[in-house]
Amino acid sequence: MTPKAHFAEKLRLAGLRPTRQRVAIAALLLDGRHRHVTADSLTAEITTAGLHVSGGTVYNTLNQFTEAGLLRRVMVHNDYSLFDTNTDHHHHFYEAENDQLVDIPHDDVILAQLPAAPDGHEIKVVDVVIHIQSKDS
Amino acid sequence: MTPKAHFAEKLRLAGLRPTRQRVAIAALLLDGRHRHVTADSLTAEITTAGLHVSGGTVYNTLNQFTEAGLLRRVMVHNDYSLFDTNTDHHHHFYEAENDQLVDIPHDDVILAQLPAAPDGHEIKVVDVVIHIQSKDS
DNA sequence: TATCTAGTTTAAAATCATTCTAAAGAGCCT
DNA sequence: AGGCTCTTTAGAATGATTTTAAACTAGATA
Repeated sequence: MTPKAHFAEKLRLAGLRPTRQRVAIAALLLDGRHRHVTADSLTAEITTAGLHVSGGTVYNTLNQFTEAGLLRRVMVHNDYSLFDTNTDHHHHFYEAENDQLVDIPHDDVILAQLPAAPDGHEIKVVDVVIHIQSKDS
Repeated sequence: MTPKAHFAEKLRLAGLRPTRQRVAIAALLLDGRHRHVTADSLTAEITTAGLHVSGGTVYNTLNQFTEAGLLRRVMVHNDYSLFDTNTDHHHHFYEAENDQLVDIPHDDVILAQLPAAPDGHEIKVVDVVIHIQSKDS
């Protein structure tokens, strides 16, 4: 299977029509590498790859991939959206000083005794962000 | 001590000059009630109280109060900023369907085995947001 | 393969929370 | 009261994201 067909199939399974743009973005983001991207950094990558995808489509695709569970949105500030290509259960360190986000290995945070969700509700995701700062600040 | 003087003192202790606007907002937000506000909802409260504070000042004050530790910013989405009048250590349930944020009682989430902060860094805040949804979605 | 249609992409305009600006106003020290 | 600095103000500016309406395409069908 060609790489292109591989990502097209991945998109189909996620319920997304494999358009040229979506396949190109999937090839960049869903190759198994774990990293954090923004609409801006992704656009830069696309350009570097010698391609062009309109701004609106970059945003749409990021949202659709997230909706489909192919990406995960990480909430650390209100300045712009961050997406994590690692959708496995894991948490983050965030250093506000240089807007730096770092993964915390899966088993390094253990939550004991999670609260019961309110009546009629169920837990979907547990987000843990540990804000850190330089010791001499 | 008049209520006004009480809040003025509170602001002075936080290193903020007690201006008319800041005292008015402190009287609304720092009275001990625990709730979540936005720049918008706060502006509405101010209006309801028969007062007027410019938009810029509402934003500045919210940021300054947060900086001073009188409020806490809660990160749940990128649409607008949410502030919690409860600065004690506690976490949140967030229901995206109706943009509903609910406090989790302090001892209902127990984090065991927190990871060590990266070299030269220290932990400032641990944010836990548990995303929930209706069971029949 | 030609055709059709719903779903997509596009560039550009619109939105909207938040920040910035420059001028007017208000704490607070002497 | 005088003066100096910090604040407030209304309005303009910013910037990420969404929307628009028209052009395009994936995939199904004949």
